[in-house]
Amino acid sequence: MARLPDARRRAELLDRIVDYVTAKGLAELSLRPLAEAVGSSPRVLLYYFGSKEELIVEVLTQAGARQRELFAKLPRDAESYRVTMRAAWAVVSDPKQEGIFRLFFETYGLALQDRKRFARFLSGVVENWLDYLEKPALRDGYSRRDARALATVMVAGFRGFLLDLCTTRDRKRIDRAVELWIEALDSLGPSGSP
Amino acid sequence: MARLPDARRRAELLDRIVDYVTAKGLAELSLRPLAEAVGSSPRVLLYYFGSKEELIVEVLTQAGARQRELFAKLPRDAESYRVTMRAAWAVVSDPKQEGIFRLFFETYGLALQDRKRFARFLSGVVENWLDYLEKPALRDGYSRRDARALATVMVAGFRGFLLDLCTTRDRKRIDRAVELWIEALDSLGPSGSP
DNA sequence: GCATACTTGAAACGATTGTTTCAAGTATGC
DNA sequence: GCATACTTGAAACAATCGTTTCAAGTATGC
Repeated sequence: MARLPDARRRAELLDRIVDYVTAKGLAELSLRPLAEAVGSSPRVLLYYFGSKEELIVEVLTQAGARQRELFAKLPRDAESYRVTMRAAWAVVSDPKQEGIFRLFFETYGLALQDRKRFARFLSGVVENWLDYLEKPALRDGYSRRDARALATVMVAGFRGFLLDLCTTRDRKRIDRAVELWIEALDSLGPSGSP
Repeated sequence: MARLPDARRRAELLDRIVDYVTAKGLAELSLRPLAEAVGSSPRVLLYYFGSKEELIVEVLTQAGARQRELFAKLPRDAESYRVTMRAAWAVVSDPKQEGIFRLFFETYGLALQDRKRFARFLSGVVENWLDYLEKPALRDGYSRRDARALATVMVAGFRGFLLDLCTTRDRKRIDRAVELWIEALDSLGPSGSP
């Protein structure tokens, strides 16, 4: 009978492929250099993944999983937003994570120009985080509208800071900015503005 | 004697090319489709611009100029940050400007993965805006460090919000978020945090 | 150990890439 | 109107792309 066709070898390959793409980027990705870098051949990559396009889908899925692992370590339901956000920034601003966010922003940029191809990426890239972040605000008494707006501010801020960090790597300046930003947000209360 | 070799025809071409790239993106740009779209030929594009790479440099320069024109209309030295930032958001969040920011974010993502090729883009993409934005804060009595941090917050916020807007086009939610954000920043004073 | 599948290498395919060659076309200066 | 330079079209170039073909290799089930 048939033995399992894929499984382990495929997973090992995918892991090394994600490393390569994280380092080299998505836009210029080509099968032959990729295959050589991961110790394989174009023929084998297509055998296991079907096509370049399907391979990219798997790479992005895997990269998304790596990104989500980062946040899984965060303390849920801490005493305050201040504490949670500081912890979150400490985690995502770790230089070891730069590659994954570089890939994230590259994918994001490509997705905005080719919405059909990256439809899955785009549909979750904001919405998933809003859902995730508005919940604590709702518990704190914010209206649904303001809870989503507050979540929007947080998503925008983190992404803006990370974009800056990937660009300049000027941790001191950006850390200070994040501190000011958190402090400012802390002044907001569930009553909202006039 | 020689008549001027380039000048007008070249400028007309470049203008149409920028329109095309703004609509179709940079990553998949190819000379033959581009030439057809702007009513020209690959031969002519290379004649006027030398190479695809030089053409892209000019496109990005021109796109950057278009982006800067947007901010030139803003009221300088208004009564308060609140007013200035609201006006700035109104300008950049105009749906007519989406294309230019889509191209901006695509370029940004590509630049992060190919720093050498986009060195000029990267060197200005944060620094120019910090220089521009920290000045008013310095006049308001902020320390140099905090003025730069505050400018960092503003750059990050605007970019995060614009990224969201390009993705979801959910103006109502994001407008509300910008309002909350401006209000929060307004609570900060030149004394800084503890 | 035979048969059956899974796995892989080598090579070629057709398409597309940026760019070059070469020649014809076109407008200008005198 | 001749000469000169700028401009352009058609075609070919070499390189690279994702993918396919075909055959040999390898491990497994019985």
